[in-house]
Amino acid sequence: MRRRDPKGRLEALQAVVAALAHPARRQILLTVHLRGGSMTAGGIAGRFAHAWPTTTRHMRVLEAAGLLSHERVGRTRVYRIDHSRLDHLKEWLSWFDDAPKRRAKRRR
Amino acid sequence: MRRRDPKGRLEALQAVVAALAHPARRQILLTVHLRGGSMTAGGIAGRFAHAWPTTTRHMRVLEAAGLLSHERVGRTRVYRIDHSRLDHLKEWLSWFDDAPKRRAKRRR
DNA sequence: CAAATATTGAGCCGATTGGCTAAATGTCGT
DNA sequence: ACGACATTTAGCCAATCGGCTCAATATTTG
Repeated sequence: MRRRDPKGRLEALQAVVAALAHPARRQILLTVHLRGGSMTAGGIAGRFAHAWPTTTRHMRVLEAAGLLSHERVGRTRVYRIDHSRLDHLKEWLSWFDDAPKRRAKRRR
Repeated sequence: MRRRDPKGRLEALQAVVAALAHPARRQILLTVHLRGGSMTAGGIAGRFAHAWPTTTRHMRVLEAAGLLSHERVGRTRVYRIDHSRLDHLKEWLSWFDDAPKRRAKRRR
């Protein structure tokens, strides 16, 4: 029930939501996912209007957030999606699922 | 099944995720929610370390994203949460729920 | 009406973001 | 070893962000 390391979880949530805040990064993630979960850097960059280094940087942000990882294969780098980190966000969102559950704190 | 206005939906998603990208704004939203769904501006601002106008600005961002709305009551303003917009984000996240569903597009 | 209260608006300012181009790095084929 | 290819690193620069302080605007109360 991963309830360990609340500080780390907060940071992870922050990294994830910040990474998703940019449309290009959301699209990168979705593109890789829909194409089977992994793509080369060039395959990704080729699909975007941005200059290649710009897209590379977005990938670095996604990787720093733990949403993407990469592996070198010959002279290409293959990026693989890891959507387990998205659970942090889903978990946060689930606070809003039911009617507000007032906590054990006297109302003022 | 709200499938209308794809452009508007994209913009809404962007506004929502950008609004949630800041920890103070996430906390404002959660605070209002947990306290029953509505609070005065002062009630909110009083709980944060930031200067009051700073928090006010965060509230404006949340309101622009459709996550908060307000109503004037006497000399106070009561903010009310509207978490229906969070569904845009949940919907986007749901792309990643199952194994990648390759679309009707020949693989290369 | 004047003073107190509740809240926002205006505007400054340093830090971060996200685009770009040019150069560096690493690998493959000849 | 050399040249072509795949990708990243470095660094510039304009725009946005998010803090702040100091007004400005309602609204209630005396």
